[in-house]
Amino acid sequence: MTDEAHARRAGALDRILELSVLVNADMTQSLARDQLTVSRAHVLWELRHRGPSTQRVLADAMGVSARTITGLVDGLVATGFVTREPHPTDRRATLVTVTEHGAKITAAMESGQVEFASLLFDEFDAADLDRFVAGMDHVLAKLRAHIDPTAREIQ
Amino acid sequence: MTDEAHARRAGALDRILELSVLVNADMTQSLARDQLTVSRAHVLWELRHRGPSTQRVLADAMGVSARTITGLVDGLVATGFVTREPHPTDRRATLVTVTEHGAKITAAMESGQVEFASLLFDEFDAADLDRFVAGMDHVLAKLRAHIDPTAREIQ
DNA sequence: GCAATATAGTGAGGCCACCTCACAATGAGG
DNA sequence: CCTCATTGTGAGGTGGCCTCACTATATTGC
Repeated sequence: MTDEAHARRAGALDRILELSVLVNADMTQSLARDQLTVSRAHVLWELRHRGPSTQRVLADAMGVSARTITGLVDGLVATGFVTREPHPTDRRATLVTVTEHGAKITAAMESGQVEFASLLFDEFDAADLDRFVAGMDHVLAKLRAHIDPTAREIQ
Repeated sequence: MTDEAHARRAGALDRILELSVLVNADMTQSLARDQLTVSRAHVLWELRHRGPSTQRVLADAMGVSARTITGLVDGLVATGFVTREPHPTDRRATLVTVTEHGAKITAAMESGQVEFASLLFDEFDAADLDRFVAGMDHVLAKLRAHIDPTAREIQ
C-alpha cells in the first residue's frame, strides 16, 4: 500500500518533470520564430508591465545580475526590440524602452498566450479547471517552500 | 463569460509556466550539491537505465548532438562519475560506464526523487492524485501535439 | 562645498549547454 | 581492396549565467 502510494506520487512527479521540459521546448521554439529567446522575452515582458525601466530594475525583477541584463538588452537592441534612452535625471542609468516593433511582437505574444491556454484547456469544464489549478497551487506552494525554506517564515 | 473563461485558462497556464521555472530551479539547485548539472544528471540517468552505452546512443536518447555528449561526458569523467571504456568490438566507439561513486550518487538521487514526490503530494488523497495526473496527462498530450504536429499522426 | 560612500552599467574572464562543420579512425558491404 | 557510413572530437560560434574590477555619476554627511 505504501509502495503503491509511492509509485503513484512518483508518477505524478514524472508528469511534472515532463511538463517542465515540454513547456520549455515549446517556448523556445515559438519564440525563435520571432527571433527571441526565453530570457529576452522575459525582459520584454517586464518592460510591458513596468514601462521604460532601468537595467538595474530589470535585473532585480528577473533575479539576475546586472551584467546579464546588459547582455540581454544588447541582444534586444541589436534585433530592434528595444532602445536605450538616457535617464532624464540620473545620468548613470539608461532607460530601456520598447520599440514599436517590440510592442507589436509583445502584443502578439500576449494574445498567442491566451490562444495557447485555450488550446490546452478547452476540454476542461469550470470544475475541472478549478481542481487542476488548486492542485497546481498546492504543488507550487510546496515547491517554493522547498527551494527557499526561509521564504516560508517571511510570509 | 468568454472573457471569464479566457482569464481562468490564462491563470492555469500561468501556473504551468511558474511550475516549469520552479522545477528547473529546484533541480539545478539540488543537483549542484552533488557537483552535477541537469544535463549531466540526464546522462547519468540514461546510463542507469541502459547500462554502459556508447556516446552515440546517449546522444540519440537525449536528442542532442554527438558533440554535446562528448562535452557532457568530459565533465562527468573529470568529476569522477563515469569512465570511458573501449568498446569490445567497435574500436571507434567508447562505452561510457558509471563509476562506483556515480552509482552511489545516482541511487541517492533516485530515492531523493521518491521522497520529493511525497513531499509534494502527501496531502493529496488517491482521488485528488488521480484527477491531478489525469489533468496533467491531458495537458501533456496537447503540448506534445503542439510542439510536434507530425507526432500526432504517427501515434 | 567637498570628501566619502553608494549605485548604474560595462569590460574581462569563466562555466555550462547547445550547434555546425571538418576530419581521422574505423567498420561494413560489395 | 575500395567505397561509403559511422564514432568521436577539434575548432569555432551563440546564448545564458556569474564574479570581479572599474568608470561615471549620484548621494550623504560633515
